[in-house]
Amino acid sequence: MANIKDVARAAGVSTATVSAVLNDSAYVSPDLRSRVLAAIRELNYSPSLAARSLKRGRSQLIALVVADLANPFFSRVVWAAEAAVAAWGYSLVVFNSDEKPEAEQRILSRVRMLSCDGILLVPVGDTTQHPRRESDSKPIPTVLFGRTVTDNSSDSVTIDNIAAGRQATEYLLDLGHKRIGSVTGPLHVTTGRGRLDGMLAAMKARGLAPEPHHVRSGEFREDSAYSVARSLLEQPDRPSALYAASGVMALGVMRAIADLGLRCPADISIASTDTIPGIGGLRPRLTRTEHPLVDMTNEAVRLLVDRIRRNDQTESRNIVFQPALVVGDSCAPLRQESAAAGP
Amino acid sequence: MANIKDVARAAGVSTATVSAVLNDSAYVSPDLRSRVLAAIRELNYSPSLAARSLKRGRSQLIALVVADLANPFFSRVVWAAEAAVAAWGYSLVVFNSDEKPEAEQRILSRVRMLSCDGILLVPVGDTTQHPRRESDSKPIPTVLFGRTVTDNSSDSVTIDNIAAGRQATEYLLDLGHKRIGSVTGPLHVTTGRGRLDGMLAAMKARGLAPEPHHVRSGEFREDSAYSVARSLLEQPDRPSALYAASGVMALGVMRAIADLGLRCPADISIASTDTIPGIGGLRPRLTRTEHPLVDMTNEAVRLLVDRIRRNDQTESRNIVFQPALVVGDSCAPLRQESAAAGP
DNA sequence: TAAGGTGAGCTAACCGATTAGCTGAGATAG
DNA sequence: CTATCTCAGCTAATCGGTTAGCTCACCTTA
Repeated sequence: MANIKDVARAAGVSTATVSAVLNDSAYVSPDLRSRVLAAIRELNYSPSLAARSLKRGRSQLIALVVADLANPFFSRVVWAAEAAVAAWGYSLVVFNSDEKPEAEQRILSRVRMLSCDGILLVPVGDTTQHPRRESDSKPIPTVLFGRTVTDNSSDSVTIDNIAAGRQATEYLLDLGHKRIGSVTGPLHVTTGRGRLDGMLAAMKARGLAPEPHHVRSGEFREDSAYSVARSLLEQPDRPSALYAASGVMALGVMRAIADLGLRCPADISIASTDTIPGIGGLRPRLTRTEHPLVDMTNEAVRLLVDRIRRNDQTESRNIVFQPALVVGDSCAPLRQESAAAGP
Repeated sequence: MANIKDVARAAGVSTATVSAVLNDSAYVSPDLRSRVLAAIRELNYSPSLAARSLKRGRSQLIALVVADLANPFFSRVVWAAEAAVAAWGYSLVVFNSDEKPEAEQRILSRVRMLSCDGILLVPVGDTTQHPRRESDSKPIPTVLFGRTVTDNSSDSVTIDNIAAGRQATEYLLDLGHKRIGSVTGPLHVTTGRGRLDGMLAAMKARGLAPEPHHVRSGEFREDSAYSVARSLLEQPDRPSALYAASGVMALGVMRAIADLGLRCPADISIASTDTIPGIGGLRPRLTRTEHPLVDMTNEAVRLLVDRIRRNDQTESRNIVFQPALVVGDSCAPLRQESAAAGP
């Protein structure tokens, strides 16, 4: 593989001149410039980012560390982040901590070795010893995405989880439901906790509260939601509506309903926060709150690149996006209890 | 940030000894070894992969270049590839060519600059000028995934697309369908072409052929499949069954059916190749052929790492996986045409 | 004409690892 | 006692770029 010296020799110039042409970092006469460009093409030369980043101290790499790559929500984050990062001239290195704090630690030290210029982090949860660089040296610029941690000193981009839980629940309440249950995410994660809090707040505002055994939490996974929903619904006094805390959880709840021979929304209504894209042709269509995922990702990358470029240690910025309710047909008005017909 | 010299100084040894401890590349006495390890911990030292890869000529990076990151199928590939690659000690850099040949070229040259050790490539299609390193230097080890290109000299891991199209179509034929249509992918892509060929072969084997205007191709996207399916179904002589060439396309077809006020499978049956995971709770459940995606990805990474390690230029290996039919309830037996009742 | 200024392009140090080759102490053998 | 061998550990070159600082030809200006 040709290197900068080969190019310099072929063009009859110094390596400094080649470098100047490559980076537009100094004036080079048209004659030399074109000789250099010709030599580059001739030798099929491409500069080594390893050498460049060793010297410059930055790698043009951004790490995306996600808590669960199998979750389609985070898959979309990968998609959006790749595009955003590429637009700024960076490349995206993707990691999956799989909701495991130890894995997250391993990944963060790997990210450090790679000397990534920045980190987009969906933290595992509050059990995490946060990416606090133990020692003196200043930490790698980091933006928390989707979730935060309590001792947060990093930038973050999240949604208003409480509003998400509240909006979905209020929709159910407006349909007349009173016995509402919830299949929530893990409560040590802000998205799990916040959405449940929003759900509870919405009920409380109407003087209601869910039966304790109608509120169950599981992992943010389809199979976990399935078994939680199933055991919840197998009890005799099942709720008339359920709030599912995420898109994949809603799918698990749906499968549990189907497997129990129940119908949605006839027997039970479902509202959720988030969904899986593209399933609008299947029935029922979920009623859910949605996140502006692309905007959120773009904003996160913008914050990150901004902090990389001017590494001033300004106060951390925490951007909160609002969810929006999208009505499908997974919810029905509460059926009148037994015979409550007219006169 | 501490470097190897700082560690050497702190431990009172040479950098060569520190390097030997780091890489277990030479015997170091227990005394010195522990002093080195203590210094490393003390200084919170982590070796620079940039320097290491400059010297060693390999970066421990593997590039995953995908034709459409928005497609949930490739999202799952990202998930599986990240895990496989990490298990071999590599990190995964993800790129999206978005089905654009120019973008693919840009990405491949970027991959070269990053001196990635290997490439997992889902090529855009046969329009691509393949990653043929124009010049002398030997090419970066590459494994084609899912799709191949005609002048293929790389390793590849694919499914038997013809079998996939055939199996799904045979299922429809066995249910008595004769007027079968197809919403296929782009025909310059092997997955699009092959699946259609399989569909046609299955029909031909029974002495049938689809109406030409019942076979339409679109992009591997939900919206594209939606509009293709919609215009196909709006014609008066619509088919009684459709084969959809991918998971997202099947979803688009479903949405078209729903929007046209038709019912699946009552009015029209759907079989597809591939699906979206987790939607088993929604109706109808797709009848489809499935790929052993995780096995395929593991195999692809294994091939790639193997070629990286021992860079012998053995013949290229092309591994083909077989699809498997999974029956849902999106297909019904053909209703008897008009009145064909008993005596 | 001499002093000073300008600027294109070059030389060489440097980034932080790895590693070939060297050193020198201690063991072994004759 | 000396020659030889062994091997832990060191020195210094090297990977391929970037860039501070220098050189030197040419242009102004007094």
